[in-house]
Amino acid sequence: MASLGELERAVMDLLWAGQEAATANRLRDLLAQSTQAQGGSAGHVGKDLAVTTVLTVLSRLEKKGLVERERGTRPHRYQAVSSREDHTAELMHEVLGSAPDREAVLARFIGSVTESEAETLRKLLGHI
Amino acid sequence: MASLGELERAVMDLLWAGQEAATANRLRDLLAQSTQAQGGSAGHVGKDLAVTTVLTVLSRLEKKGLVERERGTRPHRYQAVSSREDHTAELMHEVLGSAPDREAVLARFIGSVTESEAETLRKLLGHI
DNA sequence: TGAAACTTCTACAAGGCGTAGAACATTCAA
DNA sequence: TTGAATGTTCTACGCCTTGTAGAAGTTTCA
Repeated sequence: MASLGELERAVMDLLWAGQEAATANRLRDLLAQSTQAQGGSAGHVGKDLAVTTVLTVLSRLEKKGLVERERGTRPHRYQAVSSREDHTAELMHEVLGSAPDREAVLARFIGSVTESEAETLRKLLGHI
Repeated sequence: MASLGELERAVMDLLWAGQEAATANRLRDLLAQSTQAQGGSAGHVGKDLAVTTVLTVLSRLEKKGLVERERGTRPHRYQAVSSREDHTAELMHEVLGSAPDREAVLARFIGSVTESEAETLRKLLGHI
């Protein structure tokens, strides 16, 4: 149960972008602003959503273990459980894990990595 | 649109396992046999499915670009478009691709790879 | 204490997936 | 050549996820 919907992903992106915990209202505003801000293929982002919509999504993300909230403060504050990088790396391991022949997969994977990334990998593998 | 359902995955596993193209009927039989054959957590596999069910799944997999069929022969023969390893590696790139900070993700990823895999990666990175 | 702010509950529509019958198409033996 | 057997396509339905939000309940604060 790792895949996210479009809105769920948009919310996670916001939580990952800002380093602080945010309230549902804050996220609602940010989602609305994203319209003119970025010309990027933001998809459905930019809509003026109801706060309850954001809260529902946050609850679902919490159930999925991607988000946690401070229940103490009154406007609950939400934050990502792990960084975007950690989460992505975890996802990659999940994908790889389901393969019987992990090394063969890694071979294909490495085959299509940019040179600078290959360099990064060499360094990382050096001191392990 | 990369994720597969349980039955879809079971079918792909069979197509990836056998090197030859298979008919819907053949796949139906294989899915049925999987019951007692493997004690593994095969999930719902092992059920006696209708052939039309298998055909529907194959059509969907074809639409997703994971399977292709020979329409010439009468019992159409289906086969995976790419190997399981290629497909998995592609999936990994998809996951990685959506990250702004690719190198940071790779760092986390490498951090939790087995030693033998690390060795494999070193070799692979050596001659690029 | 009552209005404002906030959260939870409930719900609905759309789309993906498992599942398969009904109807249409093709093949092959007699 | 024709009809039974085999095969494929169409259509459908129920369940689950996701986007979306109103209604109702809870907390806060002037």
